[in-house]
Amino acid sequence: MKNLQPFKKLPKSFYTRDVLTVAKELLGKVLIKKEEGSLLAGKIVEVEAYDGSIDEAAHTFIGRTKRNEIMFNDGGYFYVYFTYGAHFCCNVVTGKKDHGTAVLIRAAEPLAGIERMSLNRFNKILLSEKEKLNLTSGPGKVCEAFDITREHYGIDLTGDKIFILDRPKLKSNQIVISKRIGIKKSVELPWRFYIKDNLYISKR
DNA sequence: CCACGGATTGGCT
DNA sequence: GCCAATCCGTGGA
Repeated sequence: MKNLQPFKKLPKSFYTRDVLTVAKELLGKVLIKKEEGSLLAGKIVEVEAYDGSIDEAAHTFIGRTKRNEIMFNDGGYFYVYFTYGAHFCCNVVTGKKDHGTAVLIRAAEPLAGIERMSLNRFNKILLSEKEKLNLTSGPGKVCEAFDITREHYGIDLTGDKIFILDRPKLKSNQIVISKRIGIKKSVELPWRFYIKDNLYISKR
């Protein structure tokens, strides 16, 4: 396990900025989930931005509902939703209060708690090389590996249960920009960002 | 109340 | 590459 001690938790002020800025800067940062006796950690390698003010694919485009209300808070909260009758996806709320913006965490690279993640995903510890790369290479997979569910909806990311550690900002030539995946509206927006050549990005 | 479809995944052709 | 699984948020009657 890599030494995560030198890195500090991202502060509130990181999250309350513009959603596209936060999305790009989240690449390379480390998602942490702490439980009793265990710590799960994964480097964020792929994200997508959603902005309900101009983006028809955002859950907040239709206005405030019970499901999306956390996205209208100021930045620094966790938005978890359930989809396709099977999967959870997790987002980082960004911007100022009432903006309705968030960043979807689409893929991560496991750093710590890999046995726990393996059990959560495949109910076993010994994995083939293919299974290792399949641990967290998609938004539903990240949530399954980290055991992130509806109970984590609305968590404050400046708290001690789920948070993100700072890491040096990536050079722009390490970041690939593309259209978002799996949506039917506002498909042309180039709001997907991922780390060039990383093995854990969701292929497609 | 009912119908529709989704910010996905994994299995099969 | 295609498609079923499977729940629930959302909107219309």
